[in-house]
Amino acid sequence: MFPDIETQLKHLSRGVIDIFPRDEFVARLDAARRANRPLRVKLGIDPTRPDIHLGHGVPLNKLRHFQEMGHQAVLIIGDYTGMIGDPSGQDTTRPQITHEQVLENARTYLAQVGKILDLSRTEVVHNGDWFAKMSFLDVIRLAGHMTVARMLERDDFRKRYTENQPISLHEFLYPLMQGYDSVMVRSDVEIGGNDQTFNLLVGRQLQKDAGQPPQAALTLPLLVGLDGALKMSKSYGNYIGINEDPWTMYGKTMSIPDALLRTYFDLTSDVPPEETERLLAGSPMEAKLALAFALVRRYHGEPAAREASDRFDREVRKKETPEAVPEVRVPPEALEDGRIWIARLVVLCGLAESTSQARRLVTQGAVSLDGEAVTDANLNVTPKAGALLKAGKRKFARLAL
RNA sequence: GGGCAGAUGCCCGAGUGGCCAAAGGGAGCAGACUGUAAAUCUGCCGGCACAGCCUACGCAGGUUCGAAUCCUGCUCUGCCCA
Repeated sequence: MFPDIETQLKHLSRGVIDIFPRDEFVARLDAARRANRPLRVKLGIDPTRPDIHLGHGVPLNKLRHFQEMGHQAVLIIGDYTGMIGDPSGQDTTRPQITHEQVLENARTYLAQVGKILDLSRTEVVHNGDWFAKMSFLDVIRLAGHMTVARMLERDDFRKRYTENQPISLHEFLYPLMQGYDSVMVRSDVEIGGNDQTFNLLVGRQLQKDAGQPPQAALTLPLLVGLDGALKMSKSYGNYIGINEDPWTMYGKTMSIPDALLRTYFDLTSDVPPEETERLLAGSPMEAKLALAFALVRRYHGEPAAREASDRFDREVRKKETPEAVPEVRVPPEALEDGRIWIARLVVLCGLAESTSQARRLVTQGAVSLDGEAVTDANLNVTPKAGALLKAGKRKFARLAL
């Protein structure tokens, strides 16, 4: 039923930073295969935001790998943990959000998650199912499994502590909650980002304390965003959203730095390892095109991917004018003697936000009207119906009267 | 409750009476080049029919010929003491 251990290991450790402890993990795989009993592989997600991006998709992708190897995926919706906010890697306390918000986000999450995981074979549970039932005494007992000194060993907490940044007491509870989840679902393996290592190890301890065999912990790198430097995050604006339209997704993928190609193939795509190696050995551009195609195919389907790819070929590589140029009507009252100031026209067509900005575009040689470059920022032009206004390489408008 | 520190443009961050639409970095935009919307280089990067004017340095006043810079009050944030 299960592939041999070699095959499993190769597949499951792709892109992985660390496995704690590796030999236990291998032993688990082996035991599972012998007993013909799938491993329970846990991944917790906190729906603190309505949308997920490729970075969130990294552990989901890994969970998918486990599914492909025949194991049982256990997805924990952190409706309780989400209210605290994981302090991992944070330098400030996160704002707490309401339970309703979390549940609402969770709905949209699942729809997106379904594009990566096979939800029909995934066990989905909410950790509120057990946390909501705990009494204060239960909480105190849980807290008794951890010492302050151990908490402060963590880099993020220690840093905040020594720098006199506040640490709320409830933040200390987070790792315990995540660990307790492992006990409740009797997890064999937990997947998490590199920044979650501490939390994953707490899970091992709590399981031992509860008399369960401790889970193996598998950590993945944080996905670097489009800028090639910071981790992918909505607040840095360097993300590729799973819900984004095919064209945007394709374009954003084409704008990742070459150096990130391997990482993206390994962590975000469903391109098999052999194919990845073949692509990476060739031209970076071809590889990137293949990556963009694979990502759009996964989230929007093959036809959408083909369409985006064709369009990219025409509009970006061959610099052809897109066929779907928005048409903008120039109202008569905007005209004076049939003419209009070029900067005003550019703004009117939505190609710039202010006349100052439009003026800059003109001086920088970015604007052309019907193929003719406009470089005089004070010029008044006579708009003709059907004329093509262009500002930069990617902004077009077709005039109408 | 008391004391101290801080609040600057999209973000980070310099600036302590005129030379400040405000250094530097990041993001963004444009141009060149190219193998792509990669990398690199260069320029731009508050608004306005723009060699000028207007608005802006937490908020409200004040001092001054002149304030991001000085004074007063307020708001918010952090730290320390209680």
